[in-house]
Amino acid sequence: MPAPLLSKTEVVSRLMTVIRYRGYDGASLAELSAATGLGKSSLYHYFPEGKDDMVRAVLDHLGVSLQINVFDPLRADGTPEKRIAAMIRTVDAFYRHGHESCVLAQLVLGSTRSRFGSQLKAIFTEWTAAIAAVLTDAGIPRSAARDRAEDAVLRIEGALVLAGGLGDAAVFERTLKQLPGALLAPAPKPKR
Amino acid sequence: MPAPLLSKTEVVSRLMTVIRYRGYDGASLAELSAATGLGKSSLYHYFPEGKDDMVRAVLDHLGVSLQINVFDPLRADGTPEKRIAAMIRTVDAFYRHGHESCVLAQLVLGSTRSRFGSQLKAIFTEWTAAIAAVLTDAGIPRSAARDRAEDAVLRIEGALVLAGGLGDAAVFERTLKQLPGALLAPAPKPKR
DNA sequence: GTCTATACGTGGATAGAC
DNA sequence: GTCTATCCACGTATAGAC
Repeated sequence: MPAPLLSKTEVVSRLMTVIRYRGYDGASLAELSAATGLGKSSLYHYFPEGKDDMVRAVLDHLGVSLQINVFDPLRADGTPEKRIAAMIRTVDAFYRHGHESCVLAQLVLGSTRSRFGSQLKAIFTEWTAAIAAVLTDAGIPRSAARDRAEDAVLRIEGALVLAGGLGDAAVFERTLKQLPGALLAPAPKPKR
Repeated sequence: MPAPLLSKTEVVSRLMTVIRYRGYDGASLAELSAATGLGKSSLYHYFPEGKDDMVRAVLDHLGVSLQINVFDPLRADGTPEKRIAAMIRTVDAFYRHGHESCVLAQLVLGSTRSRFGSQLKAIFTEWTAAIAAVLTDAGIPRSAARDRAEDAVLRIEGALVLAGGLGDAAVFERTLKQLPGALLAPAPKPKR
């Protein structure tokens, strides 16, 4: 096949699917090759440093994708309620209602963390910051907003773990459902 | 060395350290051998089916260890507040204040889930059940107790992910700190 | 840019001596 | 039970033709 069959972003997206499921060490060149339809040599053509480059590309791609689909909408116009509801819809779809696990968590846990730490940190930082920004718009004090934003992200990640562990995706759905209320609850605490 | 240098539980504990850090596929026989001080053949003597047996042993060991140190104390005597505080102390120590990641999460994410699913499910099920039992003792309705128990476990797991992702163990500490209040908050909701 | 072929190490796993 | 030696498959990575 002379012309590339898949666009680069499509290739990266398929790499993500394999890596998310198999992890860094479990993802073999053979499987990556099969998933993308590219021969091993072609993969090395696009990703000269092998799997490391592939993971970096996956995280780059995920980063911009989240920026466009999650972080920017969180900062856009609309009531805080609507902006948060939009994030939750996107997240729900992205993780296939709790059936799909998270490539970020997969890479964070274990020895790959050190290799891709800066990209992982950037994504989590921007995510929490974007949520916190909505909450301050909603009148929640800056410090409480940060804490609640972290709590929301960590609940999403944890819900994916527990849903997987229990084999019950409903855990994820329940968690998403209670996020808006938890994030936008009225007073953090009357400072008595 | 004729007599075994390490007890079986010590061996299993070291296997867990490697597997938690490297994951199933990342943990090579060579590394497992080095970590335990046992040659590959000795490992196969104890674990005839190789890494699968080792992981099963790790999960077995973790299961009874949690039973003794976490689940049973949750069901023991004492006020709900004290029992929950005890769990949190144990969890805090076990995960080295957020610096250590979770072997359960490591195995749940990705393709190893299917292989060890029943053991993983058992552990998560017992954990949530034990917490829910405390909450019903505290007068919280059964259904709310279950939901809150799941929420607590998922927050612990998620906090480990986010703490790792942000490189900030304080996220984990903050999460643990707010758990007692979240679990034992007075009325779930006046059923108006 | 893509392929086939291949190199070379390391992986998991076993045999058999002690 | 432990070791050394070894087997073979598969891993990553490269060479070179098309």
